[in-house]
Amino acid sequence: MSGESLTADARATRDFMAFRVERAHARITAQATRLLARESGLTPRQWWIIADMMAEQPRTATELAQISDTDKGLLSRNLKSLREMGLVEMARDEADQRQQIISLTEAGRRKHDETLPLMKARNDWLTREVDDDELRCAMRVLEKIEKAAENVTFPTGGEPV
Amino acid sequence: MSGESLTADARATRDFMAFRVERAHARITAQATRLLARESGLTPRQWWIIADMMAEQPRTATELAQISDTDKGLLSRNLKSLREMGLVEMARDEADQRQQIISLTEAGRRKHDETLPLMKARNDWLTREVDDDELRCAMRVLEKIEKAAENVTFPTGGEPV
DNA sequence: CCCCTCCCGTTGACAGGTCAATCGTCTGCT
DNA sequence: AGCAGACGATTGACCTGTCAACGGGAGGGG
Repeated sequence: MSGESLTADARATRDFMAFRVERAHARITAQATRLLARESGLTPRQWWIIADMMAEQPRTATELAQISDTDKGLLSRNLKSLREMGLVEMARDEADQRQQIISLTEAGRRKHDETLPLMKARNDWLTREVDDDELRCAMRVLEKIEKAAENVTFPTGGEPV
Repeated sequence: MSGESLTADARATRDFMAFRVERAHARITAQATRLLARESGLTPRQWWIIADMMAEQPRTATELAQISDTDKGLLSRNLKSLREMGLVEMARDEADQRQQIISLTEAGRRKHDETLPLMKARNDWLTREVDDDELRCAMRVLEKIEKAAENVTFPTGGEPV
């Protein structure tokens, strides 16, 4: 409880997962931003959106928002950019005129095919000194932490945060 | 190279570290924001700044910026808020009038002492299903990835990103 | 002694992200 | 049929973080 032990406590805050994850995130995103800007003119978010459309072929913006874990407002603006770049098409659904059927254009698919190897290479680079066991372990841990961060009831507080 | 295999490729993008880290980061920060806002009126950044000042006792803003890995502009604004809250003091250095000697006030130290247990509890909560070996492993991996993301030369590109 | 350069902290401009309000459309109920 | 409520997408307001420019001060070389 004295000054000494508190300092030691504080020092340990560096080992908080939140700290590590935040720093890793900042560096990773910054690197991806530079790389993608140079090689494809996309932002990381735009790249992920395209990748998710390739992978899951979502029909509507709402579906895509869930899949890509993107705020619907943010997604809307990004889809607008992607449409202006000619990478994405949208068409009103005849059956339900509220929703827009979204799809990649041929150019969009080509862009993805061009940049995927690059992003794969980068991913490999990021983990080049991490062996498979470690990687699996880290993935597992991140998943657990993600889940734990979603909705929490503390022993201390009592109410969800 | 056909449509089939590309889809499979794309599916694997979910396993990119970048994706996992970004999602974990978003959830963790959102939770911390809610928790700290409710319990202490601080933002996560402000909390980390205080924690770093407790741990490392930096003398100047520049030192603190390096330690806490915070942009100096962002730090400047946050220090302003913290000063207005009465948690941080700044005084011109007599020897070098460019720099400001920064320090926590008594209230600042108290705020830290009050919130540290909470943040510790949250950290424990986040990792409650992660055993020690896994945790160490994840920390190691994150560290490697952080380093790899700092400055990169790709086999493909050649130039630093 | 003066000037050129560098450093510190602040500020401005902007991109990216979150949340809430809105507008048009659909659906279920009476 | 008509209306209330829910839903899809867009838009606006706001906040955080990044980068670049600035202004005052320090320091070294001519």
